[in-house]
Amino acid sequence: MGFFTSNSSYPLPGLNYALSSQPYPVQHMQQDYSPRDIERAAQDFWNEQGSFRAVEKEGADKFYCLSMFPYPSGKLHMGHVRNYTIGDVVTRYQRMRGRNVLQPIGFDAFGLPAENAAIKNGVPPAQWTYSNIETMCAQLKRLGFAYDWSRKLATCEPDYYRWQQWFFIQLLKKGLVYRRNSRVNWDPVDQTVLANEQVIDGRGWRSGAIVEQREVPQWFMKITAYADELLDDLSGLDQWPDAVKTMQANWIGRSQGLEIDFKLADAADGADTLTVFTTRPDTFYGVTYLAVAAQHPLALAAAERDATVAAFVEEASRGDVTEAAMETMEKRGVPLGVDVIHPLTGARVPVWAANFVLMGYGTGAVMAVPAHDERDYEFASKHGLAIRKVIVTEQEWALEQRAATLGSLSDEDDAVEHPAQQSLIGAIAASSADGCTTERGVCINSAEFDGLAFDAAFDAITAKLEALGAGRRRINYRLRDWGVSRQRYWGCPIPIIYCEACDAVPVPEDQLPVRLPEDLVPDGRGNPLLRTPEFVNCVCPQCGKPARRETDTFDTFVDSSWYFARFASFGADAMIDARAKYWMPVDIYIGGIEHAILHLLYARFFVKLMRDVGLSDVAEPFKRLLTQGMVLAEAYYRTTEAGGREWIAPKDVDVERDAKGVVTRAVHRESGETLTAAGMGTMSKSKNNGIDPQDIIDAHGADAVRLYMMFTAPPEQTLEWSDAGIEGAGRFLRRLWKLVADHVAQGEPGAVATLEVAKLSAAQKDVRRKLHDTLAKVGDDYERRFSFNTAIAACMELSNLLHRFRDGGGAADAQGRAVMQEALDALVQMLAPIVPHVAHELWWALGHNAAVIDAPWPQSDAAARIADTVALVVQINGKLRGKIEIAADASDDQVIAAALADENVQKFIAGQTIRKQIVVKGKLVNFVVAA
RNA sequence: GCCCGAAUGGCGAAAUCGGUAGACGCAAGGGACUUAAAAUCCCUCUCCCGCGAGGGAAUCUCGGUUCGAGUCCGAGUUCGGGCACCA
Repeated sequence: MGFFTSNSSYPLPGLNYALSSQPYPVQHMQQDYSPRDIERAAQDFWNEQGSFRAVEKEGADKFYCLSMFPYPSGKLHMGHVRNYTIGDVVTRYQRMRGRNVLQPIGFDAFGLPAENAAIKNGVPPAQWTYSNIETMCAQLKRLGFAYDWSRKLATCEPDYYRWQQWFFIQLLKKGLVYRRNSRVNWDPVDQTVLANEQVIDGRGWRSGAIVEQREVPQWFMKITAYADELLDDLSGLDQWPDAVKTMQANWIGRSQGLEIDFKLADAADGADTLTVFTTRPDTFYGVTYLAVAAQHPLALAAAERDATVAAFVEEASRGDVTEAAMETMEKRGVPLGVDVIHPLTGARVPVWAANFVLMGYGTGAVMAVPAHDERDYEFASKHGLAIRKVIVTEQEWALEQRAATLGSLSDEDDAVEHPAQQSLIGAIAASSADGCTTERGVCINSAEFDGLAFDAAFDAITAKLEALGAGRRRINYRLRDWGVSRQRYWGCPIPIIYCEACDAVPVPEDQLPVRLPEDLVPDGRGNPLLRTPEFVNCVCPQCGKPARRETDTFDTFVDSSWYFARFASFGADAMIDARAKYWMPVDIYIGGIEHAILHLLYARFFVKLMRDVGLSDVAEPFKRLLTQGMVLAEAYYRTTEAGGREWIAPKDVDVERDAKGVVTRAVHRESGETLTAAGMGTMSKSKNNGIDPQDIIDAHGADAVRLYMMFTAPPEQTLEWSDAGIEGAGRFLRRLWKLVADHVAQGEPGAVATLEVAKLSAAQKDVRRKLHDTLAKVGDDYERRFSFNTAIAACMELSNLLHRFRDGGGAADAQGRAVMQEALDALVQMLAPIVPHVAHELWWALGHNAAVIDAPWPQSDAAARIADTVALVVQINGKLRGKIEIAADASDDQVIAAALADENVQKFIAGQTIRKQIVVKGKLVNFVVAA
């Protein structure tokens, strides 16, 4: 089995090795493809050679390829396999192109699932996590990924998180972190803080109790101080998908607006003004009420004396806190019994508390203009509040002006209505019927501002309010500061000590890391650190008196915001060292689109913080971003007698088809029962439709899995798992193996005649043209397009051609054999990044004496690609009517003449006049004809 | 609700800058080989009309721009991702 080799560093178990002076000579090529043996052998080879150990080499063209590191949830899932295969293909391609590559791997090891597992099984999160990491590493190795394993890290290791603690203290010193109260989901039964994910329909996931909101002191990072830079620098990320940049820009949500002070009509409750933020000062005369968040001080004050308000505030403190829940919730509110004075009209305007106003955005208060805001309109209609129209379209304005003029003219003129005018009247009627228009337009009913368009009205009204001291321009962001405190055990301890005398004191740097005890077992009732006096009790570093240690830990997004820099400086006795300067920024970062906003924004923020703390001069972490799609699988269920659904794993389901191949029935293999197909969905426990990568690797080999993953869909799209598809991948690899084996069997591998282009037959030239076309295409697909599925398809086309070439006898003579050798060499190299094990083995078989990963990437030969003739399409009025074959260097006139000579073309031109002829070089000719 | 995507044969997809729609693969049907099966190899394979040559229709829906639209523009439908404590 496999190849007999002389080198003891390349052992195959249970074999006798033939001795030879060649490093890895091929004595004999196995006729059949046997993935298990060759994959193991190739992996051993890379290991022994240290092929993927990254070493900083000044002057070398570096390439840092990174996939988002996994959460160690237990075993690898298909999403991981896909993500890491993409990264590995890019890495291996770049390595073959001669770049000095770094591809590290690690684990995002802190987080909630470890605590959930602990609650369920009573195992400490640390033990569970480390054991999962071990399992997953073995699986990653089995897939043959070209990682520098010497840089493996896990964020739960003190050597990692101590620098995170150190960094937090630097930020504290620079005033970039602060502490304030903020709301959390509180489960009153379990006496614990819940993650949003653990709140289901407003109730705790385990207790079922209605969730309350509590204010607790938490640490925040001032990401808003970097809002402008985070927004502006997006434009420099020219190798990021536009969708991600747009999402981040919208998330930051920079808006120019006006802060306006409304004086309370009856100064009470201490405060005498209410400040709102608006981006639409042009609608200022349309304000008919003000709305504040339920937690706004004015609402809380009103609640003191008004039971209805108190009930509303109380009710708003229950249930979900997510923005999605707030926005979809029924719009409700209560009047506060407080009026304010409109600064320009002097009118009294009522103030309401409303559940759709967010305390965290702007000032927690808004001016409502129901005629020009959907939400305000809905709320006003429901509560009988006034609606005042102050904006019209430019056409409406023009028409009203005209009507005003017409009023002074004679009746005769009035009667002659222009059709365009009538349509405008119709448009006005339509827009008035709506009752709410949010588009910008021209002011009406706005005193001296009537007739001003948006920009002019914005400036004029702003100027007037500024002059009155009742308003000021302000830039507002949707982005909020980043709350990093989590009331959880399994995370990086926040390095703070609370002292009664000195308040919050950072842990001195020489006492870092603050180690997290690894033997605690959470039980779902709060953070076990709170019940661990050895952890909590300490002395104040400032005054030496007894003090309490912070028991909150960091949001795990903090852990993942700088790991890429640590990989580059692995083991440094500092957060990062000079090696980070060599490797950073990451040249390509690959991961799920679900991280488009949060993780990627936080990582960008952290890199800017690290720069400003003086650690580096890199401003952006990821030069290029590839967002991969998810892996889906069909889910099947049977309906139980009780009417519930029992989900059946896809591997236990047989599919029946009709003569056309259309699926007619899904059958449970065990019981023969007909199942319901629930369609494609993400692989999940609840639908029992997960496919275990391990089973597939065991059955088909790592190369087949890798090939299938890369071939089935382009990286950004979702990938639908198919058992038949993986078999097709295996089939291609066996065909490829056989093609090389047949060639090798024809004679001494590698010993072929020198190619003499002038002596080649037409068929041999065709093979070379196809080969060099393929090389050009595949190179572009790997390098620029990341279009691996089409690169593979091109390799398959070439392989199919080589089969026909062989079967047609084209490879029989000495030159044919040389052409075949050239083509097979290149084909194996082109496929090597995707199916590295089989390529490794075939490369030796083809007679080479260095590993394929160390061979220079094959270049496309432009001369071989030149064709004598080209096929053109002839269209008449854009419809395909004929095809012609013509000399590649034919002139436009010659092309037209040849096209007109076509019989079918003649038929369609007969009796018509040619109005226009369009010739597209190398593509088509189009005649525009008419009778 | 808001923000961002996606939609092409029975299925996964391709068409890279507006120029032959369906490359490549899967499934299916027919055939070869075989005692048989598996494996392998060959042929067919968007739909409709036609013996054929060929013609018509077709890229989620409706409309527009263009000699020419899967690709650009407008309106809509459905599905997916995110919405700040899942990672």
